[in-house]
Amino acid sequence: MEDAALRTPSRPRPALGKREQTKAQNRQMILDAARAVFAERGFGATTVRDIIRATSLASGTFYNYFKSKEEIYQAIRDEAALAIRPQLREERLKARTVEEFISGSFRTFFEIVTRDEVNFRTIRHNADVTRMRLDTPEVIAGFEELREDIEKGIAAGVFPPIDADFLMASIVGVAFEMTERILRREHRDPKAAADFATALFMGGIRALPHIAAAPQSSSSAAA
Amino acid sequence: MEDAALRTPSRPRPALGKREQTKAQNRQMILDAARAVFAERGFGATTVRDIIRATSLASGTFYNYFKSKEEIYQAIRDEAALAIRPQLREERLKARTVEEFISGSFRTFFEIVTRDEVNFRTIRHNADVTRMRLDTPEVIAGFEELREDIEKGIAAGVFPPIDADFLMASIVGVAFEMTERILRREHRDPKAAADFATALFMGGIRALPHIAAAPQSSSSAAA
DNA sequence: CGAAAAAGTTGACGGTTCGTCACGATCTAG
DNA sequence: CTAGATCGTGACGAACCGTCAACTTTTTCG
Repeated sequence: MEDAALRTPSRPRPALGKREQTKAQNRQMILDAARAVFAERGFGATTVRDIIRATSLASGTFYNYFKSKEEIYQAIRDEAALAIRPQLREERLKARTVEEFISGSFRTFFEIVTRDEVNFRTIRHNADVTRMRLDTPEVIAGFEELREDIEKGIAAGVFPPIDADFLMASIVGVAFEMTERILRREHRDPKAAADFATALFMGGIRALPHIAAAPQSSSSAAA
Repeated sequence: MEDAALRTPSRPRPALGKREQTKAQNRQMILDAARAVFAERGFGATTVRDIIRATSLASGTFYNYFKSKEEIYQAIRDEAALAIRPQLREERLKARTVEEFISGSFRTFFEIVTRDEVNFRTIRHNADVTRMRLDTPEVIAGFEELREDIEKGIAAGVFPPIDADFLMASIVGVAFEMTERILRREHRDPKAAADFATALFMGGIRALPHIAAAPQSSSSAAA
């Protein structure tokens, strides 16, 4: 009895079988390699072979984890989006005014994005394609979430009755495009950028055309 | 004498040699095929072979005209950007007020983009990548042009002294992101969209933080 | 007009990537 | 300890890439 209890003190987590363990390890190894190679060569120039060559695994193994380089790229992007989304959500939820809603979102976003630039920088540095943006499902889900929160704000009377879809698009567009500019500057100032964006939208929202009756019901069953 | 003059009435433009003629024809044939194939399969899934297979030419000929599929895609995008840029420029130049500057730009942009959607729709419909935006040099030149016009407006005292780089980025971001939304709707209304964007920026610009001294001199020798 | 030169097209070629699959190694269950 | 399940391995056929020598068509020029 005692022996049995004492025999596994060095490995206090027998929860995972060895199988699952190496599986998680391999997946992580491939993901890390992919991150490095994408950063090195850019998305277009990277091949699946480049990625597995940067690991100790065989070519066939890659396909046990991901279907293609597009899928693994999506996985990487989704990881980043998944990390940032709850923070933005929280910031919006605790906002008591429109100003807090807007400024909190932009400040959080620009700070995160500036902090670990490497994860959020849109892919540049390709030989041919100068610049490129890619929205994965997880990113798009974040957009929808923002739109819903705006709609709730309108329903609650905090926001004026404006086109929530367009406002969401505008916020997203400004956030992404300004990020690009911020990261290009040698002296980065997320707070100043957030102030700019906040002022723009605070002044703008007041002037926005109000919607009379039912708001634009945008498509829900998109492809 | 008369004979010589009369011998070429059916071909009033002997300006181009036969060589140049077929060259232009081939180039156009390849470009048209590329447009069709990109629209059909999306950028990622398209191969150079797919494109030349859609013409009557041999594979090697493609490389006499374009270096890669990236380059021909850029050429197609640049064509579109080159078509839209002068119109936007003209609209801005004839503007006498900030309001005209802003509203003219958005209205023109949304109208063109709505009219021939096919040329401006960001590539969707790829198997893996949900959505993607790609900026070619010509597109980026358009951005810079807009920034310069804003700076001129500030210098002339028409615009308040704000961060021209950020304002340009915001306008671009809103324009592109709203385009995406407009094209998704079944009832497209470029004018309403332009009114929304105009109100947003007209209200916003008034509230924007003013810059004290020298404006942010952003990098000029970017890679 | 005719021949040499220039320009352009062709398709095959070596090198590489793709995604698959039969095989073997390793782990788990009983 | 063994049977079965799971997963890594690397070779394989198909396809694509970009190049290039040979060939055809156009232009130049004596």
